[in-house]
Amino acid sequence: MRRNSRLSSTLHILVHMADAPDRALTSEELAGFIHTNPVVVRRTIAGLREAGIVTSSRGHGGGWQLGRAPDRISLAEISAALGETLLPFSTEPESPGCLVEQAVIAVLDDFRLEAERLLAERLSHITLADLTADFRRRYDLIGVSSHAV
Amino acid sequence: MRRNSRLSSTLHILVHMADAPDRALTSEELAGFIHTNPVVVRRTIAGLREAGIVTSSRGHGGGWQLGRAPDRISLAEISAALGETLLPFSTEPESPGCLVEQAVIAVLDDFRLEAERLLAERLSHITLADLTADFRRRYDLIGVSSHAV
DNA sequence: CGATTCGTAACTAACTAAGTTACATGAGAC
DNA sequence: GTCTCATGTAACTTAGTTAGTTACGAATCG
Repeated sequence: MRRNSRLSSTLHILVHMADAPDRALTSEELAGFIHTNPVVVRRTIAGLREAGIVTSSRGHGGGWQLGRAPDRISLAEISAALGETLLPFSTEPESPGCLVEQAVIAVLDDFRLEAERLLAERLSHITLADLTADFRRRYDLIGVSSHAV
Repeated sequence: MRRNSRLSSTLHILVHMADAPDRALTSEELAGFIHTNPVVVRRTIAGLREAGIVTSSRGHGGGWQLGRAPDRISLAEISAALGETLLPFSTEPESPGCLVEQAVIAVLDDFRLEAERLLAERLSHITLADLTADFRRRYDLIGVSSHAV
């Protein structure tokens, strides 16, 4: 799994899970989809379990399944559950007491707050169901064109 | 200079430059403000020179100055000139041919495009002059409160 | 009980970005 | 003209982050 692709990789995994709602997928299988290691998968989506987006079970027939219907899982929730901000620029003070720095940080923090609100708003309108629908559309297109040829 | 603080550090530097419009500041001085190395400063703001945001001159009395008035320099330009995206999540394909991945990437790229447009729009309304005004307000406040005490 | 699968800690490897050194280039002081 | 100061830039080092890996305990089911 490439760096900075946790969101994209996680969505990939979740669409596969949405596409196989009747059975649990193992970390091993999920890892195969994104060409990585089962442990990396478990570590990456651990936060989604705590958020109720997915459930996991152990032992025979165990693995991962969606915690609720795909149309009730938004990208905003997924992104938040991954625990990484979309806007990773730092505004930590490095020169405590410097008024210039304080002014810069104040303005940037304001901007970040507003930006995160905006982004979350946009992401909350995209659901996992939208992604699976997009996938099925692509799948049908290929099928049709293959048939036509 | 801390990681991911290039935007904040650059703004810090630029406010100092705006505050001393009558002379050029050396990389050495600028580096002092953000506790780093002159070479790091030159490297970081090299892009700003190409964008006309700052000018640099060599030799005696040389150094860095703003390329135009602070109220005509927006944070959007600065951010763009730094050459780093505000939204660094990756959408590079890792499994070419996988339709699930293609659907995920398509949706994320759409989102990114819209998000970048929104963020740039917000940033284009904040100028370096706003930052220096904020700084001066803080400066005056300290002065007043010191006087009061 | 034995096979399977997750949970998690601990370690390794790869990658990124800041920091540093070194030196060439250009510009003004004298 | 040359001395000094300052940028421009390449090359290397160091530090920090994150993915990848190994190992093993815990839970579940046949």
